[in-house]
Amino acid sequence: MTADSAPRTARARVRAELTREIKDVARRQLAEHGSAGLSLRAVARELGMVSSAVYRYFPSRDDLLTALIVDAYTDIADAVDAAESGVRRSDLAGRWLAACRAARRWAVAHPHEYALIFGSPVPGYRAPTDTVDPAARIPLVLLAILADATGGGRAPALAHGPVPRPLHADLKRLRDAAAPGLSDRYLARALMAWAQLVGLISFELFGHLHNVVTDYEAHFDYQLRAVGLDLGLG
Amino acid sequence: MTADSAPRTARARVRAELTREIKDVARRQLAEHGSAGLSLRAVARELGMVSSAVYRYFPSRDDLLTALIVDAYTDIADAVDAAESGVRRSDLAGRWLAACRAARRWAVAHPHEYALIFGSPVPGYRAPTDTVDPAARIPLVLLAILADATGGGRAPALAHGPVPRPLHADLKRLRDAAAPGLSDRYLARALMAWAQLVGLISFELFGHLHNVVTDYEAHFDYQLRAVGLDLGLG
DNA sequence: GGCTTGTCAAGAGCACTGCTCTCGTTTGTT
DNA sequence: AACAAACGAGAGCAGTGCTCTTGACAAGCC
Repeated sequence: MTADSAPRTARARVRAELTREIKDVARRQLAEHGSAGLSLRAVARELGMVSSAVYRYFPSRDDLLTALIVDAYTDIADAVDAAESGVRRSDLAGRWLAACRAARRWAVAHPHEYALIFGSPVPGYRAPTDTVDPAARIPLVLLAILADATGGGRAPALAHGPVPRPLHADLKRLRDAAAPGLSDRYLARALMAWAQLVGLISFELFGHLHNVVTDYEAHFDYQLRAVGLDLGLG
Repeated sequence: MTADSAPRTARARVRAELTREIKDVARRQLAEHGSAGLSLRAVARELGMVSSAVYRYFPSRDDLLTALIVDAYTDIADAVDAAESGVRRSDLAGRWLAACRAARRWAVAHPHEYALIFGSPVPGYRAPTDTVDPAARIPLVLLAILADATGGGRAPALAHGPVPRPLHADLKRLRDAAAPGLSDRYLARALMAWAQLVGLISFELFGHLHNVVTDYEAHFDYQLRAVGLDLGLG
């Protein structure tokens, strides 16, 4: 629905093309100067047109940013999908590690885009409908791995206690929507694992481990492997 | 060194006072419009002076932001310190929970300031010397609790394997600087716990658990309690 | 006392931003 | 061919960070 696969008229085609070009230039500017340095006028200048013309394609600067956000979510989710689906289905620990590593690799390669989606929210708030679907893709991949891991009723032993009552409804909703069959306790542990993954990447990219960890890749691998063990994978 | 305790001349005193006033107004604007909406001219306007005058106190907008960042680090660390030190020393799980809860409470009360220090880095990069010391305070408090927990040689059993070689030097440096006596494995687990704490708060504040978790406080408590158990506290 | 020196607020100005509006032109449809 | 929608260009508004100059004031030295 976002990208018309077959634009009928010539106008529609050149419009789709120019929309793509604007986003490409904007993405490049984003990578160079960060989200604050993204200037609609500079994008227009680089494309050889006048600033007001860009407003025919994106009604505001924030809309351009939102489009880049959606693209970033889709891009990182594609990378995770591709990496995870290349691993033998029965190798649960391998799938988990592949997915997490792909997420980190993409983040390291696109730090500003990562900051856009997992850092501080920039403008007021996101347009929910556009972003939630692509944003949910990575957690869904991870949950699928965990569902496979507990498929035969072999739920791993978790050290921590039962979840408190206020969380029951939330976890039930999550289970019904995305991960049928997973226990409350295990689902909560999965939620924490998702936060661990993002927290670890953010720490690295935002410099919170500066002068503490030097070999980020080894650190990431070790920690995420431990999380996988905790979740009962391999 | 930042705040002269006794400014000698009258000029120095009124300067210190005005510096404080500028930061206060800036902090208020930050809380209202976010870091992108912090305008030096607006701050000057609210203080009834002209924009160029502010530059006598802060050489650039980013310097004002950096000052706010240092203040935020100090502020949240003070909150954590106060909460943790109010708990009986032998109640390790209580100290852990109190520290973590204080961090979350401060973050929820000052979301924009939290985003400033734990979200995406805004300008180019931080002035390291000014920020690293206040930034390290919270992890140091947490490490102190963990050092007390393993004081009697009673290191808890950790499920995951030994740390790989590339991390040995990093962990040794960390141990020598901040936590003598903690094993590599335990220290690595502590690092992960620190990332978990920040990851959990960031997920809540940045809306990544929207429509998933509703009772954030219960969720936070449960997860952090589990982390404490994992670390061998109570 | 007077005089120099440094600090300060004010103002004008530069280059830039997001965004709006109008004005012709081009394009696709009827 | 006629019409309406879409489009690019340009001018313009209000706002921004930041620089430079000017004049007022206070602190320290003779």
